Amino acid sequence: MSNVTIKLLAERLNLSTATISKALCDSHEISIATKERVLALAKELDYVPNPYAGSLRRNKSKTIAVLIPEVADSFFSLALNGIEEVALEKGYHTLIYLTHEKLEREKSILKSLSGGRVDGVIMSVTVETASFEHIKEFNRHYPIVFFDRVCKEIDTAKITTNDFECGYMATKHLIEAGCQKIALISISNSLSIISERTEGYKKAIEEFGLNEDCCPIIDFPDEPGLEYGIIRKMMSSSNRPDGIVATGEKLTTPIYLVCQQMDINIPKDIKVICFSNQSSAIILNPTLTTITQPAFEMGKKAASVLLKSLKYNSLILTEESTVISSTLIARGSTVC
Amino acid sequence: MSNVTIKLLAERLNLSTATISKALCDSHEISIATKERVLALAKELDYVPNPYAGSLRRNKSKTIAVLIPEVADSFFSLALNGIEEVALEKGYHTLIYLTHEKLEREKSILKSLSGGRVDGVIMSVTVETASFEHIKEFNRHYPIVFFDRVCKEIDTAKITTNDFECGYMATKHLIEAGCQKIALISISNSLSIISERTEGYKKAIEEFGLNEDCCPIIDFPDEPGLEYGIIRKMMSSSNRPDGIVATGEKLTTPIYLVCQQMDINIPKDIKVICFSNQSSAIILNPTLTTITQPAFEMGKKAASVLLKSLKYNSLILTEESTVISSTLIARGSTVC
DNA sequence: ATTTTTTACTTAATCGTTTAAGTAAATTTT
DNA sequence: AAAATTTACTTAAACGATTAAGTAAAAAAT
Repeated sequence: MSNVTIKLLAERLNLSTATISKALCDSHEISIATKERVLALAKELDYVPNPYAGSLRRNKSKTIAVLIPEVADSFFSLALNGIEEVALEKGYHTLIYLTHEKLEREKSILKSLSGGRVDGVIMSVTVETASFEHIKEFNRHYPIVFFDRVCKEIDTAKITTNDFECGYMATKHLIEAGCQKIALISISNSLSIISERTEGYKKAIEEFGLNEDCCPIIDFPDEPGLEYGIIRKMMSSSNRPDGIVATGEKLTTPIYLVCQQMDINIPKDIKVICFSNQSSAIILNPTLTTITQPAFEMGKKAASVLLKSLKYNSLILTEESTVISSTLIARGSTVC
Repeated sequence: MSNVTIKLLAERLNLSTATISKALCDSHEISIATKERVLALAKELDYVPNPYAGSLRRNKSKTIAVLIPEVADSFFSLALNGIEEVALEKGYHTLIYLTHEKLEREKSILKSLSGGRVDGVIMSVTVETASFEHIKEFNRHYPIVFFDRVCKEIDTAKITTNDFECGYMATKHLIEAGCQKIALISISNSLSIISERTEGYKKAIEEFGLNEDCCPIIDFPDEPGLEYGIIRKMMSSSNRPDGIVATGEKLTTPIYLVCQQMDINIPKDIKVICFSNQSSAIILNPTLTTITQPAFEMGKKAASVLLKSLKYNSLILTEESTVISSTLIARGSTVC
């Protein structure tokens, strides 16, 4: 802690602490001469207000929390970047919590925040978040803005991308590239975004009249490391798909590696499109066709919405929900 | 804010707030019966202490700050992951601040923290951080642990990797793979880590008797976007290098792309080794030989050191400095 | 010249904790 | 049985800010 307090300034200037406090926030009750003296001394002594004293008194912490599954992920790190940018600009501080996809962690973090540590929360739920009571309870006292992985059941602002449409677009893109047997693979089927993408995929499959039996939907179990086996199995099946929609960036590596190992040529033997924000997409071989989410913008928007609601003390902000479109960037993995 | 306070519990139980407070921290001054009553009611009403009241009183925030240049970077996001893991485990909260390589931002963030918002800081300086007075000043009041990009001039714990050795190793690796004209390219030459790596590179060049005139050291200017031109120029020079040591992961993409565009084969025409933690290294074509830093471990170690010092209230922790070795992983970009 | 208003402050309460110091009753020691 | 100690509390101050309410002096209005 810095030991320069309002009290010290008051003593030095023979004024009351109230005068100092008011002078510092430029109150009209204080004479210009006094304000100048106060400001000068404050500057000289490098006075920085104790944030917690203020927070306690005002019941406002000027702090928000970001709850995300992980940060070593292009999407989430870009989103965090956007959030931090807006927060810093508006004078807010950003606490970061990683849930590592664990519901228990999500619960205990929210619990620990509920004593007033933050003014609001921006979050993306875990794959395990199937019940929402803990979030609802928290939301009774604090504003929440969801981004990407939302809770439909909770009535608040949600910043998402057009997942359904993108599932459709991705699949359509493969179909137009000549695929007939398109597999969809996901890291989880419990997430809202994944089911949206899956629905879009199904719509395209149906609309273009593909044989659904040849279009498997594969969800990975929670334990990591099993991806390879599952993908390898899929690739060795008698009815191997000729197209893959991968709904998460984590899937790129196993798909590329298995294809390499099994000598399956992308895009000749199988075309791949991946929901991914990885900047390396353009230097993979072949370059990867992606659905790129507006991660940074989503983060910025989520923070803007939350901070605006805090500014005006308005709790309800469902109408602030925004859908920002992702972009399909066609590259070598779907174009022969 | 939650409206359940110690005062409320006290009223409900006809006890003083002091008794409640002591009961909650299991003080020996309170009878077991009373403790049980307090705990039961606290649980029933979902009491969560106001963190700021406690912080104010104890002058401890149980909060640390992480200052990093950016988060959308494999190294820093992995390090943050490690920091958050340790912090959460020890009951600390983690504020995240991105400097975006701007010295001014670093200064103003540290200033804003100096009122007692955090108990300590973990940081990696910006490329612009050539003067250290602001950090030194901050460090007079709060403990700092540096990781990766350290300030040699400041006497505190520094968690680094063996950059010098790795610069040497990387260069030696290229030489052993047959390279004679090795370029070193960096995003900046002002950082301690880069100069370490550069020194290691120089040592290898000298030790193996390469012609120094054919081994250019190239620093990129601050403005992004110029990398391509510089790399392209280097590649078109009459004396094109046959090996590249790239000291940052941001350099992979321009190098690969320029080689592709200019039809220069990696590794046949030029071999590339990159300081990088990108998980996509193994699916690039060719797969990328990397010096992989122990980012997660460095983050964990930095947090451990800081939190330990906070626990024992010990300010000086220079001896806690740790060097964790990076790993050279030879892949396709240096092996024909 | 008196009253009213404005200016420029101060006093004291408050936010929700923690904790040093005090205290009455119960228990133990002598 | 008196003195000393222990138990189980309470009172009140403190952390560093903010702010409602109070006040004396100066300025303005009547």
